[in-house]
Amino acid sequence: MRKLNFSKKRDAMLEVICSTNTHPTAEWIYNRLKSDYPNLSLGTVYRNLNLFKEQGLVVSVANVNGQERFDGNTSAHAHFVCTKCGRIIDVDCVGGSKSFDNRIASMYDCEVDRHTITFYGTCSSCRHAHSDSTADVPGLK
Amino acid sequence: MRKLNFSKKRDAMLEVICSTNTHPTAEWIYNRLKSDYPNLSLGTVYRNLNLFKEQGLVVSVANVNGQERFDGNTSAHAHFVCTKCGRIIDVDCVGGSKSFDNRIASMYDCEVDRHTITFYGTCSSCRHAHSDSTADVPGLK
DNA sequence: TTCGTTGCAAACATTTTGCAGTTTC
DNA sequence: GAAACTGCAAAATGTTTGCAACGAA
Repeated sequence: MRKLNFSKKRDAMLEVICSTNTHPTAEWIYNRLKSDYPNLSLGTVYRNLNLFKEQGLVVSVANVNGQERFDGNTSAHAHFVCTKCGRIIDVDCVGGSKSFDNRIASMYDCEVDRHTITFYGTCSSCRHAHSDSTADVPGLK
Repeated sequence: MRKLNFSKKRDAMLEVICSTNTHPTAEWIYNRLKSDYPNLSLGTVYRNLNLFKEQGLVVSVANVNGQERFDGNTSAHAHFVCTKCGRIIDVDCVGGSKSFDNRIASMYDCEVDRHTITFYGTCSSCRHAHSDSTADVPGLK
């Protein structure tokens, strides 16, 4: 793994990613930081996201409508993806057991680094149509 | 759901998708059919794939290296994704229980249509480096 | 004859990359 | 001062779409 310098913007990115549970897109992170770092560029966001993934600081949890969604919470947990509004919600009560991985590894003669459990459906807000508060959902226009 | 005519090419697409377990990309399907249907176009492949998804005949199982991967086997089963070569392997011994979905639905007041369980790691072939038979893996150059 | 389907090419959206200037150490 | 980091714009990639021609009912 290559040598890394400190970087203010990279630092801020990680801070933003880790302090939200919206499972943001690259663009959401970019917009979030634009006010503090007016000359930030999307390329930098993508480059640092790939670094975070390599380092295991951030994990890619889903691809919703063609956009990758990230999570700074790397502890094992499942997710629910609303196929209407694109919300991703943490599901803490299920999965994440490492013994799962080990079982698959020996059955298929492979190495298992991690697994994801993802539920798809319609979220509470979208079911009760009146609440249209998709303001904070990344990946929405 | 709108009315559908019969289409030779669409028919052939479904046949191809359902008779492989490689979890192909759109392009792989396209290349597979090009010899039989020389004037087939990628646009048609994408259009029909989206139709299949709407109808539930085909399911999207993962996004590997930016390419969507499809499965004609819609029975509930898990997958293993090799992060080295992109292979996707069926994992039949785990998950798929509908009671999982119901539990999440009531806990989060949402509707759950389906869930996916996906393991990530290094497959048997990639571990034993000598076997470089990635010929049939969709999504490889 | 009507309307669904397709080929083609252009359009789109997301992500990656090359390069020159800047920052970190 | 060397090497990492970034902005910018261009490029690459995967997918969608408009339109005119084609095929099915």
